[in-house]
Amino acid sequence: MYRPALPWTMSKDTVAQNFSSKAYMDTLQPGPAPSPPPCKACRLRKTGAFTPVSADEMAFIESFRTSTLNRPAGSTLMHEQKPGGKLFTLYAGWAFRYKTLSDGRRQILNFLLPGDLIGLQQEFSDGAMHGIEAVTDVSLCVFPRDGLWELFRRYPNLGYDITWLAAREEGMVDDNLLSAGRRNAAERVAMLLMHLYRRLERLGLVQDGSVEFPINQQHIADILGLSLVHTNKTMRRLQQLGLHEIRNGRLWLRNPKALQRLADYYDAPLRRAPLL
Amino acid sequence: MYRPALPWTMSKDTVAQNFSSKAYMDTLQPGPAPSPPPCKACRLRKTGAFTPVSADEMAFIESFRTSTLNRPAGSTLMHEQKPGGKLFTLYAGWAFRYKTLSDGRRQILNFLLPGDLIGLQQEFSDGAMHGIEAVTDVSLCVFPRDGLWELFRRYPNLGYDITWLAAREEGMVDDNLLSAGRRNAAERVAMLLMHLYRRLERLGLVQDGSVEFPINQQHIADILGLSLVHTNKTMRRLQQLGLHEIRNGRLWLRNPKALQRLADYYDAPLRRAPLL
DNA sequence: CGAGCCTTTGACTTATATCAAGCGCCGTGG
DNA sequence: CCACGGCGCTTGATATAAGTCAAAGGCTCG
Repeated sequence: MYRPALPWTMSKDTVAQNFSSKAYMDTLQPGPAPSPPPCKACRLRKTGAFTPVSADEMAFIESFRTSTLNRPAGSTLMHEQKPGGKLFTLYAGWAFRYKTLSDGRRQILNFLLPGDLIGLQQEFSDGAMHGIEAVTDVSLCVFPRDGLWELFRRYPNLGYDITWLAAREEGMVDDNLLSAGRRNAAERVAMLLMHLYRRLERLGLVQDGSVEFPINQQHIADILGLSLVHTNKTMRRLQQLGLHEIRNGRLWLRNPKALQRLADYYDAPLRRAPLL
Repeated sequence: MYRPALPWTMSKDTVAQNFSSKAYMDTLQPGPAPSPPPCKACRLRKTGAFTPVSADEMAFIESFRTSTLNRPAGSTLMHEQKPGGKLFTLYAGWAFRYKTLSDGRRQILNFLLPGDLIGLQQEFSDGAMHGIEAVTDVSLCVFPRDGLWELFRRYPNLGYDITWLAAREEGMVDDNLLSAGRRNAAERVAMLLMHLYRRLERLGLVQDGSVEFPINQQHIADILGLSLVHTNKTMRRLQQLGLHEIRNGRLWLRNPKALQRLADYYDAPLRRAPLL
C-alpha cells in the first residue's frame, strides 16, 4: 500500500512524533489500539467540543455503529464515481473530500477532522459525486447507510443533529468558495491556516502553541485552487514575514492578528457540534 | 425601492414578458395574484419535480407556514451579518446566496430557484454568515425558525427531507468550488449555463427551447469568481462560436453537447426533490 | 547507496484583472 | 415629446497575478 512520505522537512529525532493515526491517538490516549472504543468511552466526547447526548441516544448510536475500521494514509475512503458506500464518523486522523475533472485537475472541497461525519451527501445528492481520501492513517466508526431513516424516525434529535452537521459542512465549503473565487493567493493561505488552526483548537489539539499539520503543499494548492509552485512561493513569503511557521509537521501561528487581517476573517466562536 | 433595469438588450415589444414574479407565474397560472396559494393547490407540486407528500404532511406544512411574502427584485431577503431571520421556501422568482469581503469583493455561492429552501444554514452554522438577495421579484412561503425542531419530532420524513435539501445545496456549492478553483473562464461559463438550464428544465420552465434568464453579467462574474470584463469577453466568444445565445432575457443552449464537453460536465438524472 | 517524495527557486508564459471609453436601451422629468 | 441619466453590455490597451517549465537539494525509506 502506498504510504506517502511525511511532509516538510523532518529531522530524524522527531520522526517518532509523526502524525499517523496511532501516534496521534497516543497523545491523548496511550495504548496500542488505534480503534475507536465503545461510544461511552469515546475520547472525542471528553473534549467538550461536542454536544452531550442522553444515555438513550448514546445506546442507540452504539447499536447503530456496525463496526470500526482503520485505513492507512493515502487510501480512498469513498470513490468519486461509485455511489453507495458507507456512512462514517472520522474518529482519528485527517481526510478530505475532493472532486476531479477528467483531465486530472483536482479540487479539494474541505478537510475532515475527528468528529466529522463522512458520506452523508452520497445518500442524497443528485449524482454530484465526490471522493474521500485519507491524509493520515485514520480510524472510523461505520454506520449502515440504510439505517439513516430509522434514525430520523426513532431519534428526531439525532436527525436534527445530522442536518446541523450537513449545514455546517456547507458553511465550510461556502468559505472555501469565497476564497477560491475572490481572495488572492496570500489571503487564501492565511484563511486556510486560521481556519484549520481554529478547528483543531476546538478539538483540544493545540500543544505548546502548535498543532499537527499533516498535509503537504499539494493538498494546500488543491484546496486553495492554486498551482503547487505558486502555493510554495506564497507560503514561503508569509513564513518569512513571520506570520506562521510550519516545521516538523506542525503549524504555529506566529502572528494570528496579521493572518486574520490578511484573510479578512472574522471568527464567531465555534459552537459545540453534534457527534454521531 | 431600487429596481434594477432588465438585463441584456430587450426590445420594447418584449418588455411585457419580463421576469418579474408576476409575469413568471402568469405563464403557468393566469391571474393577478403573485402570492402562493394554499399548499394543496401549489403550482410547484404539479410540475412533477417534487416528491409527493401524504395528506397528513401536507396539512402540517400548511399549518407550519405562517405567511406568504412578496419582495421586489434587488431586495435583501437575509442580511449577511444579522443572524435570525426566517425560514423560506422560494415559490417564484430567482435569488442568490452570497458572501462579501470587507472591501466589497462579492462571491455568489449559488442561485436559488423555485422550490428551494432558504435560510436553513442561519439556524446552524458557526457564525459563517451569508446574505440572500432577490434577483427578480420573488414570492415566498414563510416558516417559523423555531418550529423546525417540532417538525423533526412530529414528521421525521420531513426532517429527512430537509437534510436532503441541505445535502443537495452543498453539492451545488461543491460543483461551484470545483469551477472556481480548477476550471478556466470558458469552462466555468459552460458549466454554469448547463447547470442552470438543467435545473430550470426540471421545473418545467423550458419554453420553445429556451429558459428565462434574469441574471446579468455581474451576477455571472460574481458566481464564477471572474471579473466583469473577462466574463463578458468569454461569454461573447462562446456565443459567437454558437454554443449558446442570450437575448431578451432568455437563454438558449445552441450546442449543449459542446457546452457539456467544454465544462467536463456529466449529468446524472436529476431526482425529484422534497418541497416544504 | 539509490529512488522517490516533497520542497524550493529562477526564468518565462499566460490567463485574468484593471483601466478607460463608448454605445444602446429604458425610464424619468422637464 | 424630447433630452438626459443610469444601467448593462462591449471593446481595446495595458498591467499583474498566477501558471508552467525546469532543475536541484534534502530526507526517508528500502
